Amino acid sequence: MANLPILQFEEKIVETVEKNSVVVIIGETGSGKSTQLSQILHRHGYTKSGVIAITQPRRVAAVSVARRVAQELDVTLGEDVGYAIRFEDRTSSKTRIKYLTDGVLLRESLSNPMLDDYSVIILDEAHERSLNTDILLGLVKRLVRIRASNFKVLITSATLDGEKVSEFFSGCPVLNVPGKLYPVEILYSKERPVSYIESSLKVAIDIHVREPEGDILIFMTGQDDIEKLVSKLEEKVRSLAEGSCMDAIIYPLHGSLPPEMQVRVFSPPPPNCRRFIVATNIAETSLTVDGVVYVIDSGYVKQRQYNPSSGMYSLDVIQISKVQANQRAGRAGRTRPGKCYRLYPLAVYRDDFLDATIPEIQRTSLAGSVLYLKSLDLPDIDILKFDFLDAPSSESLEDALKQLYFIDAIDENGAITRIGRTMSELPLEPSLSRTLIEANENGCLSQALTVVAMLSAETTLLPTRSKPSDKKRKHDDDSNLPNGSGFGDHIQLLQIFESWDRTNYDPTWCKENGMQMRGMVFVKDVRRQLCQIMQKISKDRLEVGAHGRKSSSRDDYRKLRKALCVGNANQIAERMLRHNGYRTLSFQSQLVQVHPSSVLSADNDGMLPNYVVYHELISTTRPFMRNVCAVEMSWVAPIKRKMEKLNVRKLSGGPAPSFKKPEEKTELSKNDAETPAVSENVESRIEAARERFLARKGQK
DNA sequence: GAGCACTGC
Repeated sequence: MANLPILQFEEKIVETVEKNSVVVIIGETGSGKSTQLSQILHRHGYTKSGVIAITQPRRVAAVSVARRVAQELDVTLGEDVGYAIRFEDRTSSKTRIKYLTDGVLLRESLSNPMLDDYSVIILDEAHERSLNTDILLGLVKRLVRIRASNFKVLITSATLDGEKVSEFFSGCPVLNVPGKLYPVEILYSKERPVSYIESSLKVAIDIHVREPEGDILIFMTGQDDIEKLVSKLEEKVRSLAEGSCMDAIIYPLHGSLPPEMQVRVFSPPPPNCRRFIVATNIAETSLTVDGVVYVIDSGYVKQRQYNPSSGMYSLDVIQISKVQANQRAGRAGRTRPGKCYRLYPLAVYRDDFLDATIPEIQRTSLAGSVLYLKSLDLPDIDILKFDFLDAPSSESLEDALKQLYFIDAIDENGAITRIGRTMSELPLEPSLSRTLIEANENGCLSQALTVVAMLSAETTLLPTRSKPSDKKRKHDDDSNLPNGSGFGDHIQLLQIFESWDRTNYDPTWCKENGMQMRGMVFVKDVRRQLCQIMQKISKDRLEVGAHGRKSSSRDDYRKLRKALCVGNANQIAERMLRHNGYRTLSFQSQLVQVHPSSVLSADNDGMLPNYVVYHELISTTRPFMRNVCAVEMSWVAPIKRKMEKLNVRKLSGGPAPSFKKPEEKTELSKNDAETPAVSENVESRIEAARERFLARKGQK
């Protein structure tokens, strides 16, 4: 601890914090900023007037850093030093130093907007620019203005452009603290490889044969490429003459790997053995592998982006930024001097790569964040002019307002409604919180709680990619899982949880049915949390117990589908007349299809329901609706009428010159106009699919 | 008839 670089700057830091409300601290990896900054300020009396809060973008980081600081101060974790993450608050009235995720701090600021328990707020890892950190940056900027001058804010980051943040905070001082990284030699390719899998393979084997010991970390974009490269590496390593070089062991590393497979990279390798770790960007920030000396960087990353005009997400392979490239290279210099092989030329890095990764706030739907900001009732802050470090596009904000309007969270003037206020209490995306509120009025809250919890855990729920022998969750005739009774995926998710619930949460049930235990337990936790919040909100006692209940009835399903229709008013699609393609009602009307993994069933003529709601639009090989539920026309009609009356200009609080498209209204009200142009190709493909479906049905 | 970068309240 004594040799951490940051401690040499202790006096300088304290002196600067004393004189300024906001200080930016740029500290490279290994500087000790996450563990030492709080202790330095504690030593100099900053915990006398309040608690020091340090935010982290990730739960594991909040817990592990808190644990280390408690150790260094020789106190019991949860007393003087504690942490707070979702589902787990390990703090007490004694706590002076509190580590928490930035999401938890945002929740706290809902009930205590001044955050006046805190004498100091440290926003750590701000360079990652998570959505929550970006919103906190705007909020603390305001707090600095309105709270007493002894309130201090520190923004710390590894590579963040210090000048930009300093400018954002009216020219506050920037301190640089050196890190403890060893030098990393950067080697560039002469040109972009045709296949970066082949190219990585060649470079990795070259290193293995020629270079001294040290592990190799290879950055790929996704599971598919990782698996391909792993098997090629295994083959190649086997073919090397025995005794010609040291042994090798090859690990894949990505998010959908079960935890026990992920932690293998933390156990030390056998002696005289080199490890190859083939990873996604999970190894860029979330997981740090010791012993890496060589990094191979493909220069690509897979990133999810949101298109506010179509409401559609896509998962694209894109070029990384300079910041990311340097973060990857830094992974080679943690234990001793290393080398980074970039599979792209210097000119590409210099001229083509963006300086920094596009912040999340510019890549995601903002409905939740805008509702959050509206619920804070900041009299001096106009949402559309909220002070963001990097502002989202006006199109994106406009989209968020429209979404909130259709689900009654804001009125036609853009003011938050009673429903919107209740929604903001719930840690859910707006469509789901709206569904819960409707279900509460509707008499199907228990079912809705389950579905909403299942949906918010969906990605952790799915079984690891099915091998041909594995049972698939959906559309498999021999699967034991319920099928949604024809109504679609939401009902199936409800039935799945109810089945597990009836076994008294038996782990073997999960295994037998191909569900991930970890994901199902998370659903249970989310459900319990939502239950408590709903109990608090409602005055009446709620019927929300799931355990020991009989299965839901068709009548329950009907109520639930109706609540889903209200909550997903933005996400309704209408089937085309002659085939099973759908067009979306809100957003620019577009042709989409039900995702093939859906359990939604067709009628005897092979036709799907006339109206469905969907949880998400995702463009992969084609635009798909994922998680689809059948709804009825009479439920959709009032929503359609509401859409026709939409006036975007009013929503955003009067004429706003930044909005370029006030004509949006006419565009949206054309719902009853002719079907949008569809290329013949798509039409005929859908027609062919329907014929195949009918043929299969006839065979049975 | 297709597909899952990574977080988080």
